[in-house]
Amino acid sequence: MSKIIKKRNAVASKNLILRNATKLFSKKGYSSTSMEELASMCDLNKAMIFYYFDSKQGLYEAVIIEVLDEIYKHLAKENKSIDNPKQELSNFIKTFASFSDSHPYLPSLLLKELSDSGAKIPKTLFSHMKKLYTLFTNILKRGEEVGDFFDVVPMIIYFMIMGTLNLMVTTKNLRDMAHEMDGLDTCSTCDMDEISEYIDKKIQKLLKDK
Amino acid sequence: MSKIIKKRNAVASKNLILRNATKLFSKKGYSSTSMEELASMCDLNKAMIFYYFDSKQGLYEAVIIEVLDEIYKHLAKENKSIDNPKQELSNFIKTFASFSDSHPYLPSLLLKELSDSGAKIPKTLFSHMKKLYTLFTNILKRGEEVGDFFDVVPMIIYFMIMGTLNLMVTTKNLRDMAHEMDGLDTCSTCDMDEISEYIDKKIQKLLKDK
Amino acid sequence: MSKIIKKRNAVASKNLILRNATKLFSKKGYSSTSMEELASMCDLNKAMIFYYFDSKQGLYEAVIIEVLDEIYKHLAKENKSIDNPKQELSNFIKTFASFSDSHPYLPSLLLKELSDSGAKIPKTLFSHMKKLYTLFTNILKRGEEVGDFFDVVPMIIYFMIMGTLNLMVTTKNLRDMAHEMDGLDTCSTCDMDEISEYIDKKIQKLLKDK
Amino acid sequence: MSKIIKKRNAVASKNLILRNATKLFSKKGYSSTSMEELASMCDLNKAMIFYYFDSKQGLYEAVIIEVLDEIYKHLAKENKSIDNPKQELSNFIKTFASFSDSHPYLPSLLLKELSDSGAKIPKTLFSHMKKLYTLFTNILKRGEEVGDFFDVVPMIIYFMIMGTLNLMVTTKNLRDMAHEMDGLDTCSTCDMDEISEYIDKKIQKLLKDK
DNA sequence: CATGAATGAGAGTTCATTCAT
DNA sequence: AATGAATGAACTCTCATTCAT
Repeated sequence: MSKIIKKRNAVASKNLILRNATKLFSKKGYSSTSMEELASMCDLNKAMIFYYFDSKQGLYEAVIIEVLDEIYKHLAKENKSIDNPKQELSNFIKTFASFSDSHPYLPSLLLKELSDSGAKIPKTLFSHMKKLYTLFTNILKRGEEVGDFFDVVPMIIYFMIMGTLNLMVTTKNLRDMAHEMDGLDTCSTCDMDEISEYIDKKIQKLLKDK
Repeated sequence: MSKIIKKRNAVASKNLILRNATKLFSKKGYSSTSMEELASMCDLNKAMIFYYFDSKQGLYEAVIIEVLDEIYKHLAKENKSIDNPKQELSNFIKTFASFSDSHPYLPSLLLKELSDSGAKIPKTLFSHMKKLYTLFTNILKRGEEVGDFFDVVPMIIYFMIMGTLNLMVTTKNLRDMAHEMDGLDTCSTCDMDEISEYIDKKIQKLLKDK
Repeated sequence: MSKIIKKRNAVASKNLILRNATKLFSKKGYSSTSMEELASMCDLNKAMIFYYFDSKQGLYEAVIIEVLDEIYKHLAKENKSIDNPKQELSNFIKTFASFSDSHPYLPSLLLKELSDSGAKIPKTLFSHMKKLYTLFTNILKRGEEVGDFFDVVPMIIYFMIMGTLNLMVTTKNLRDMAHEMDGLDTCSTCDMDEISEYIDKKIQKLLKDK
Repeated sequence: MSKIIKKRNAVASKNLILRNATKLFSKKGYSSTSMEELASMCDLNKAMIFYYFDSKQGLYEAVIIEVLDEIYKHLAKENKSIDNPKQELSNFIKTFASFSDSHPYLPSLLLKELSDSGAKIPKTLFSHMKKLYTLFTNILKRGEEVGDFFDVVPMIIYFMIMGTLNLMVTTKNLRDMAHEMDGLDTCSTCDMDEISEYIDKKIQKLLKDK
């Protein structure tokens, strides 16, 4: 009859919720994610979600912000103190790729948010998104200044990298299946290093000279 | 006491539902789309949706297949009877772009489906997706054969095009906002022709020689 | 295994809900009334309440308005075509009393609404309340004009009648109990006719001459 | 890591809860009053409410009893050592009125309790109610004995006074509004003294001679 | 005495789906 | 082919209450 004693540790519980929420939101999207399911994944009472995050929307924003912060930290860490735009761009792509690989749910969450919500993104969230994009545009700008990159439209290049990586990560299962069933060439045996290597090479190429 | 009963033929009603469902699903996503709202958009009774499509899931699949078919038709029409891979690739990109522009909800619906559902995509749907991808790989294959394209990983190139175009379409509002509010360079004044032109140029470049 | 076939009669169902809601709201007050309980009282699905009335608040307003209308109809019917303020006042009191007696929950509902909600009463509801009060003040006004009533503050007289009758109705059980247990004189054997007779006599007296 | 723990004595905390509970219960009613809100009003932890009062219901009863006691003390103080029923009745009305005016939530709480709970009033509460009523009936009884009052039904007279005063207090806002919006004569400028004066005059009148 | 974390039951509400007509 | 009434399960969220510290 010994009941399992609950942790009664605020930080741990809050983090547990945050972590599982990230998984669920990115796997199922906002509205298909149920607070009931999340709670049972955490082995916590439903009410605790609201105790810590007030509302589903509040939890969602917390998740997105955490994701953006985490990605930003990774990228910023790699890119400081180098003064070589080409190298910095490579780093950006590879860091983002390996991050996506180890957190496969995060990038899809991010891009889903970008396309879905149109104009109703909260301000905090918005400013977090901007930081990431600014980090990227600065690399390109410096690249243009030193004559490494040409004919740059940063927004499009940004989405080229993010969009491609995201799709390669999220379609992994589907690509495997398609390969097995129909012998289609879906890059199903490519690992993340190869993929990011390829993307890097190609992006560098398309930015080079006139 | 005679009730007014709308007399319409089956085909018209079914199509009406399909068209409005496409709009709703792509604007709001699967779970946020309500059959109630759809019915009232069609000026039809809720039950009719189930009469024609059995279930929400069934309707959704019908929508996706129709979308894929429509896109395929557009792309196939443009690309037959030309025997110039570079030109064919340009056509593919531009056709897909202009299609996305005039049906802004469709590509996002497609890509959402790709990343979301993982392995549980129904067979019919799966085969429709394959057709589109095969059309694209054939262009690249011929390009390699005649020495126009080099070092091609079709899956990645495919996603580069689709992912970028899709993100540029779906983030339109957000990019406008970010530009107005913070003066960020988000390509907010670019129109679809410029965007697809740029992508085409860059993709062609990255495929050219070693 | 024969299931009870549901009525599928909109008017009947809606009325059933309205009637039971009136009982519950007046017995338990707004917030203690549960839509779950109401539904099972009606032997209907909870969702039907929202199908017919949109929200708990909507149902509540419908109930109040119906109650006010019903009371108004009773009172207005009795009081037309008489041109004798004293008689009209008697009628008002007795009609309201007998109405309260046969619909014991209604007056308490009304008065609860009056005191509870302070300023947030919806407009429709407000105008219904006014109609009733205006009916009453007109009687007093004519009484003053013809020299039947003196020194009239209509609002206070109005509440004297309504408040007393309401309390006598709603405390019936409690008064019976107090009488049985402690022999207290709580007018527990008085029937409604006697009570309204007494109130009428006393109110007439306090309005008579200087 | 030493947590700040508020040190207060038991009596102070208990009283604080009681006082705020009285306000909340009478403003919002039993079920709309939340223990959460009450706790934060008291700047105390929610659990303390249960530490001191066991349950919400227990707290509620404590509140009601305290209210009854307070009213009783006021009324009893005024009415002893006078031997003039008319004067005593005046005192009763005016004391109760001024008490209602300065504690506008209490009478409504009381009357709500009277009508609501029917037969399930706890014994302690019941006996407190009786004390108040007995005080009143004694005044009337002595009045009859000395030939001041005639044709008295104490229960009805009691409710006439309590009901009217309670409604005048609780409808203050509503009456103001109705006056401003529609110019209705709702006694909206009357202050409590005038009101109780009027009620006293009228009650005295209706008790006088045959 | 006091706290904050945790809980279970239930609240109002929505929604896909079915059924009788 | 079409309707509107009806349902059951799920949803987000609230709340009184308890427990470990």
